[in-house]
Amino acid sequence: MNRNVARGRETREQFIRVATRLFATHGYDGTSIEAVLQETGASRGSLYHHFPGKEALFLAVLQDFEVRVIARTLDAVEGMTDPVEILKTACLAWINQAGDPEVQQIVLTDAPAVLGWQRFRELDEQNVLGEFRAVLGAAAAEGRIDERHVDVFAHLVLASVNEAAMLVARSPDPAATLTEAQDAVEEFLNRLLS
Amino acid sequence: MNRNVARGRETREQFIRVATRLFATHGYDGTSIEAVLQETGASRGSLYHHFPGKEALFLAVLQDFEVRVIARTLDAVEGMTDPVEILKTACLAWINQAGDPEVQQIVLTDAPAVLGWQRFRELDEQNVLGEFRAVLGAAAAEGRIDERHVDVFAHLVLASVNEAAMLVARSPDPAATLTEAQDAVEEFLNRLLS
DNA sequence: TCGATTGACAGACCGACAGTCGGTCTGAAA
DNA sequence: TTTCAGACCGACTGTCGGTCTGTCAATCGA
Repeated sequence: MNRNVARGRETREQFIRVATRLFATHGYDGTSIEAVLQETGASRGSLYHHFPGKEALFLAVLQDFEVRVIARTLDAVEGMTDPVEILKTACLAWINQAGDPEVQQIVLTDAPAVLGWQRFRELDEQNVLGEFRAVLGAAAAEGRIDERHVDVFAHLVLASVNEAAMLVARSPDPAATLTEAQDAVEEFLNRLLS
Repeated sequence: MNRNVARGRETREQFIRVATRLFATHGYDGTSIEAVLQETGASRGSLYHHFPGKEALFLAVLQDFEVRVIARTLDAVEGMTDPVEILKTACLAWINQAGDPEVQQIVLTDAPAVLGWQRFRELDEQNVLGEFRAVLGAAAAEGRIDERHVDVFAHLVLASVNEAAMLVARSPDPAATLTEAQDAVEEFLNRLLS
């Protein structure tokens, strides 16, 4: 079954590629399964063989994104040791990446509504949020913030940074807004962890 | 046309009442026009006479909520003069109200996805965000924060407070999380505006 | 007073869409 | 060569948002 398996993998990836483009440009609701089939040239049966439904296809696309975003962010903080420095760098890196309209639409706009806030946050939990908590925990150990606030602060920082990213992406002048937002977020984190 | 107009208004309000309950419990996608018709006992023609479409019905429901939320928040800050005090009180009042699951589902989860982030923020712009900016502007005038950061900070605070509200609402122990979140948000705002 | 007009409402109908299902094809293994 | 698992096919179904052609009662103008 070597040849067949390879064919299946290729088809599945093709679905994800095409769906990514369509979801990004037309949104989840604005993208019909029909359109995905037409662009891939595959059949309905093929798609539903690989994915249980439209939502599962979206989830696959989303996870694809998260993998890439996390990899790039890890690159940015490589070699750093100071928790606050790490947090600041990671946040700025994330804002930069969120400038990508595809990330905007899929990760920040559609994902919470399609999956529901809870499941969406559980995905983050395993990745970004967990890291944030670790870094803030380290900051608390250094006496920079109160131990009791670590958990909530992690959420607040995450939400703030996402908001900054949206702000940049939807700005009429993204470049200008980017530096503005980065300045503000840096100041914001400085005050939070002073 | 006095009698007819009154009947129309009553019907319209009935639609909004029923739609509010259904949107809140089953979400936007999970609520069919058919279900709204069945619960109201009205006809499709009637609904589409009063609203151009499902999205417009949702918008009407949303605006209904915003009016109530703003009124309650204004009550909470009545008589206050210190901008920082106002901001803190308003934020805590909002978190309290966002504990309401109806507010959660409609205002925080569905609204951004249904209307799109841009339009959603434009609604806020006229209300909450504008107030935040005013208060932060006052804080800047007092030298508490940099004038340049007022705009971005307003967004970050708004996003943070919304996140705190979600955190409370989705918590397995909302009462405990509420005090925890309020403590953290207060500290958060203190640091931001110190 | 009575036809004209207007706005509220009715419900049959349409097209699009997500998802299902019985069947076919391919290629690896026995 | 036969067998079989898994990839793939496409007609079909149920649901849903939205449209369209009316009907009816309330008001207005002559």
